[in-house]
Amino acid sequence: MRRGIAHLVGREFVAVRRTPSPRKPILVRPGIAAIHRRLKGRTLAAVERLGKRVVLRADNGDRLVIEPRMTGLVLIGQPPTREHLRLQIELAAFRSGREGAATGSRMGSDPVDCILFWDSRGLGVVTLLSADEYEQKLLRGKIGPDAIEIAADDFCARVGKSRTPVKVALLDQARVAGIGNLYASEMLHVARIDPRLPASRLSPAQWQRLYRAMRDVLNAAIRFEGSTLADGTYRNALNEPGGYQNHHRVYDRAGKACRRCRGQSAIVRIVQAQRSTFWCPCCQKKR
DNA sequence: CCCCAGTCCTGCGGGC
DNA sequence: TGCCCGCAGGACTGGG
Repeated sequence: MRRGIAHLVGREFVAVRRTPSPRKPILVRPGIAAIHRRLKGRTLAAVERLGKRVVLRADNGDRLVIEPRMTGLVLIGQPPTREHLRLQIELAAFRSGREGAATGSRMGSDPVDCILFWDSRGLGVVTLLSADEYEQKLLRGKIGPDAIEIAADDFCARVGKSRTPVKVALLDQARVAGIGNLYASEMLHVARIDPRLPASRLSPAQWQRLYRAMRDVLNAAIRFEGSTLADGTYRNALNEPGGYQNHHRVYDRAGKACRRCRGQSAIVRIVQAQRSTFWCPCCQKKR
């Protein structure tokens, strides 16, 4: 999602508005009018990612934090349906000062590009934070270091402090940010670790394998533009499906043969912290 | 510190 | 075919 809108850096915010969805509006803080007022006229200085969030940074340090949760999409171009289009972020179509002066000032209606937020379930949240609030509320405490940035020893220290099952600890965004339910199962299978094992009981060799697997799985998933499951919801910014679902080893494969041990064991589904975990009892041993 | 159930929503696939 | 139920890439809250 982030990569798909990164080229819009340098554009000027023209408007931020809700779209006429017949559904209950998504949560927007501190309110759509305040967001519009504070962003209008500012320039998009960077498109960042923090864990699972897409962050639009304005030139004064304000950050519009988009949290897609289960079904939210950050799009340019056409949304899948009109019905679940929730937010429209309008950007001047030309960089101000340069070609904008020459071609952009057609009278009446200047052309505009949009970043759209579409969300079928409507669980997504969009928040505008000042530079200070971003620092305090997100970077300190609530959100841990990003899974792809974190150093091996920090990862081990933060996740390994927990006595909860390692699969559940990996989902805790305050320990390490960016691992979702699907990828937690996948990386534990790559690392050959039993998801039920308390995080505090992993051996040094297991930490080494898990750290490596975390990076490998997430980098591959990003390279393949994410996992589009059977319901087809996940899309990149151009509304194209991802390809990583074709590489899943365990997720949503309950009862099917494990691809690693060639079906000595079938993939099993269990529930941990009210979420599905998929794993291979043959390949993922306690030590 | 950890676990669990419930909550916010909509859409779907499976079973009957 | 149609209807009901369970489940879903997430995160938060309150109670034990």
